[in-house]
Amino acid sequence: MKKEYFPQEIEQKWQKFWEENNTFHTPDNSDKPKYYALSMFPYPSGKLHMGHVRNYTITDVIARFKKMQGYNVLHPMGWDSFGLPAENAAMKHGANPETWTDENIAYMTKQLKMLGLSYDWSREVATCKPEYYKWTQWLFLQLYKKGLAYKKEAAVNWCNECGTVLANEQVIDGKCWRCDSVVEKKYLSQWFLKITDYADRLLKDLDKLEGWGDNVKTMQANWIGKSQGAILRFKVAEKDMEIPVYTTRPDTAFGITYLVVAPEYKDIEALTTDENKAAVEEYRANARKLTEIERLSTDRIKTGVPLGTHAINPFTGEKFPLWTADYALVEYGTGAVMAVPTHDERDFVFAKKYNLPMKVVISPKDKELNVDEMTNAYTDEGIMVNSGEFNGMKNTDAKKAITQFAVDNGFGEFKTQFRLRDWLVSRQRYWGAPIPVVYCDKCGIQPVPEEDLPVLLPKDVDFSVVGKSPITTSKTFKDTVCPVCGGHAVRETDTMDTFVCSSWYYMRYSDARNSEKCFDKELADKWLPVDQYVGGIEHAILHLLYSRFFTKALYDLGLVGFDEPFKNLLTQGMVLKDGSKMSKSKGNTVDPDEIFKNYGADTARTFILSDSPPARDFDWSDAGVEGCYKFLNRVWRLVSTNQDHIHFDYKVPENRTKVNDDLVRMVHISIKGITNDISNDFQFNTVISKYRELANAISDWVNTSKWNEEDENVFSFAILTLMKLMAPVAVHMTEEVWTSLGAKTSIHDEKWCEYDENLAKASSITLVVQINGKVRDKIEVDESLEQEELKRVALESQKVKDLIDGKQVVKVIVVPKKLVNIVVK
RNA sequence: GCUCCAGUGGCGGAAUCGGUAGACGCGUCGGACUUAAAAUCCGAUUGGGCGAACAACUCAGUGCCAGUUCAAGUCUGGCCUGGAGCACCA
Repeated sequence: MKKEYFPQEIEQKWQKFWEENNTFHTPDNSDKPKYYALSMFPYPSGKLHMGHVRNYTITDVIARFKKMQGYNVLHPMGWDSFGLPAENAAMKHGANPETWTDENIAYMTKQLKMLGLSYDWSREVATCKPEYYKWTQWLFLQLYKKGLAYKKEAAVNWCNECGTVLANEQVIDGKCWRCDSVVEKKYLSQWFLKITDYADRLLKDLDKLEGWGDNVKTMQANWIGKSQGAILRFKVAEKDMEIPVYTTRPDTAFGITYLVVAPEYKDIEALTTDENKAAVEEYRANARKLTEIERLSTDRIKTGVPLGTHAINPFTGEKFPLWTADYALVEYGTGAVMAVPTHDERDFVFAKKYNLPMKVVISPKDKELNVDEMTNAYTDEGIMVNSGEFNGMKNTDAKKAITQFAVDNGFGEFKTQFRLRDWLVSRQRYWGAPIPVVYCDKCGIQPVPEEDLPVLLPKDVDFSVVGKSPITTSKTFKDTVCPVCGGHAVRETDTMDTFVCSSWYYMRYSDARNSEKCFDKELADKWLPVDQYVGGIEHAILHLLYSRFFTKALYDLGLVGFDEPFKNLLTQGMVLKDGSKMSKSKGNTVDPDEIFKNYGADTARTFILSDSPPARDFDWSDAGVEGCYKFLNRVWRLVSTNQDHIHFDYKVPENRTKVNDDLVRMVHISIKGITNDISNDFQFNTVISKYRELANAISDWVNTSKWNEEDENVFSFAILTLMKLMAPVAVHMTEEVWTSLGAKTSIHDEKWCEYDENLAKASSITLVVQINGKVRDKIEVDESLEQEELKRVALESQKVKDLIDGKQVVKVIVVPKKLVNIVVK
């Protein structure tokens, strides 16, 4: 082997070899247990960024480690290739979204290969290909038939910049997740997936996901937002109408002094008297004008107007006024709120402003509340007062009792409410999977028959149109025939949210080339759930929630035999530069191509794993890259200058010199430590440290070596083990070393190293002697010493004798193999 | 406001169970090699005290305040700071 390390040369050579030899092909049939390692597939934006490099390196090391441990590892890659950027590029450069996407995929594929990732490319998928989106459409139809896909008119989020509607999950702080422009509300007829049917299961099954971080689980739980409460129905005094209200505080029902409906409440006009009509209309018009951000701002001053009518409290028979106010949200609960100013902060503020009456119904244990002296609502627990037969109860008990009373008397029921809304999936854009339905004048909405799938995207479109989807400009797409009556029908021109496409791609990998089915159930059940999923925290709700929903729906449809898609989830931190997120606008990006060119992929891989644990943010530093490059060079030289002393048929001698014994011990300690670090939350940063420690130890040893037979055996063992330990990370370098030394097979087909528990322990230990918990002496002792002997050794120490002289030993605590603490007075 | 996570040298970070705080690296400083530079190698590097200096010794130290314990970076309670998510959700 060459004296110096030339990464680029080595890396090209092995990448070509692996490709030609199909090294990373995963057979479906194998005696080995399966392991499915998966990175979140990328959007083909043009070039890899460092976040990708980090993500895919982490998963690749896991996949390679598991393979060496004897698993049949599935490690596929694909493209989340539908989406708006392709369309925008088409408009800007006059290109076709398909061409633009294909070119990007080709370039990024090249980059992935340059990173030395062990993908089974025969399973590659791209969501924009008809052979893939045919099945996205097919799955949509299955959901439709089950009643899980439906169309309805609703107030939806509209992004003017993107020219399309958005799902709730895609609105961040009232702005579009993609372009950051302010989202408006529009009333449109749109397609939804009924994710709310699964709210309870999506929440409950979070408990099953032991391999997920609490942060992601809590985020999902918050998003689903379950609350337990009651529906109470109030009769309107002036009309024959009822207003149902959702409340989590039925215990405060005797304290209601007014009732609020949202400005968009469906019956609001009927509930308004003629005298109040003008004021209410004006208020509603103003509310419509507000942006979502203004409307939802918590520090906005609360406003409202009375409707003029009244409702009756079924518990007390009291009449109280009806108001409309925009702090009531039409989408949540029933769109109407019972107001109890004394025990709800918002109601309190509102009542003060409009001088509405207040009534205390829950009293704290130690004092009495006086309405006139209250400066804010009392929302803690207490004892029921002014509440008829419920007086004296604890309010927590009264919740149930009062609801039960309402149930028994026919004006209420127990109710569980979720914050989660249905998933709006239609998009008024071209570059997505067409929603496979047609509209017949006679037969209404009709699904496209399965045998007619895929509904292909038309090619004859004009991308320069403004204000409507380019797909509507096609002359060939829209008109079709009704599958039921054969008459004229019009195709749906909306396409699906790209998150629909990405909600099942990980299943398709199990059977990626199947042209008869979305995937074979047996194969899907064999490979899934994904054993280790790795990706960014930004998908904590979006992609991960949608995928869980899809999996459960497909489970109910009998298409798969598992109901959670991802067993273990690793959310990797961001890649920062100088403490802030890498971005083009800040100009602090690092181009992976440059790193490959200057240092090689092995350095890039080593560095991106080295400085921080995977879940934490990673600060890119040029000096750090340099350091890893130097390390790989040092290892290379360590091997190349001593290659004559390395033999594959080494035998570690039983009786060794002290120096050799220390090195053998160090190797075992390293195997143990590295294996544990990877197995335990993939702590690759400490793995890299341990490579260095072992390499340093070998280096030091070489300086003292006499190169007799024993030395050569021990050295061979140490070096070859180091190579295997480094193989998942420095994939090219270790392969080159391995074969240069004469190996006939790939290092990536080697078995992971085993360690000897006895040898992974130090032969002697440093006994720490403490007096009153402070370290006073350190004594080298034999590892085998018993507690009594350790105590004796500690007490015989001259330093200890000096320090405890004249004092009384109260107690001696001995921690075997570690420490003795002498307590003195 | 609620929920989750984090806080350790100049920096990134280490420290299975509560048991030697600062592994490993970066940076910095010093040295070797060299005509010189690069590369490489060796050494020092938490702060303070006592030393002319080396060594030795010693005190303090893991965001703050308490507590539990023979012993706390680690456990408990209460805060502070930063990050993330949710939020007029009734």
